[in-house]
Amino acid sequence: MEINPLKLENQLCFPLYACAKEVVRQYKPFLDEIGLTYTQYITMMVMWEEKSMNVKTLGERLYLDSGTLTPLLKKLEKQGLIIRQRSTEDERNVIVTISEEGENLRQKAVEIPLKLGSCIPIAMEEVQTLYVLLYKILGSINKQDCTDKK
Amino acid sequence: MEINPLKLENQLCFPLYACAKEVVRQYKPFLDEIGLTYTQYITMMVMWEEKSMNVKTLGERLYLDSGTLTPLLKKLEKQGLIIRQRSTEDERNVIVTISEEGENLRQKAVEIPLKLGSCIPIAMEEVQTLYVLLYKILGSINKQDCTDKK
DNA sequence: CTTTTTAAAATTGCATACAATTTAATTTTA
DNA sequence: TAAAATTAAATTGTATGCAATTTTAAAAAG
Repeated sequence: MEINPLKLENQLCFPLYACAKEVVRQYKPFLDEIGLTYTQYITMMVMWEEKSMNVKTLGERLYLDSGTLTPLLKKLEKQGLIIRQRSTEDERNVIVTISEEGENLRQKAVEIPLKLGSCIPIAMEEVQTLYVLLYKILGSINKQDCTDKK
Repeated sequence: MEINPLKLENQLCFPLYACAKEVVRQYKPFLDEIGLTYTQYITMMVMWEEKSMNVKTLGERLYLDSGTLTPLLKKLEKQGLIIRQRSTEDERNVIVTISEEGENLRQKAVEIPLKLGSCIPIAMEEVQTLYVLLYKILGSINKQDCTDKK
């Protein structure tokens, strides 16, 4: 009984990739109502919690770089949800701060996680298991570059 | 003890989204060696297995639509890895067939899953658990549109 | 104190993703 | 059978993602 190492469904990566895409897609109708994309939504989630932080730190939290964040933050600023300003202490840093309007949006967003939960019929303990495993993988990646492994 | 429903780390979706992104990123150095992107790689994986199929079926397998696949398949065709041709039976269908060169590429790709495995330090049984849960979610999504849930 | 190095954003270029629309072909209906 | 509905790809437009480069500022080295 030979196992095909290149069969799509034998890879862990593929269900991860597909599942993430499909779950994110479930958010769309709800996010449309508040005028955010998914990436903008997770960015606002950090802003609702932190109120203010620089692009670098925000990127570490979201696993995104400035190439993605810069244009995204400009859009959020144009929508009036955040303010971007150079730090006076260290002018290399751009500080992102949530605006009044951004704070207000939180009220409309607060129901979304619950609504999404009902879209994904999975037991709480399974969610917990999944959650722990995903963070385990996330934590172990980036620790080392495995390309130079002999 | 209040739980913040909008805290980034309390969402299942975020670790899923971030983990998928980071794991896919780990493939890059290996895929660079054979000249494929990740999406092209999973497409070739299906082609190596199926040899020939139409765009629609390929899309169902990969959870991708023609908007993504059409340009991607054109690039693979330009690289000589596949052949695209309209079905003579039903001219709405485009049949994608693997080429000789595409078949040959499999030899170079076959080591990739193993190499990746060593980048992700996680026990086999955990992989299995994760795998089952991800497919459970994937299977339950698309069954129903949950927006109209009262 | 000047040069070099490092660091943070921004920019550039390429490759997805996906909703929405269009086009062309096939099926179903009336 | 002719019109209407459905279907498969392709096209269009918008929004990521990310590697690589550039720009500007701060820190470290000599």
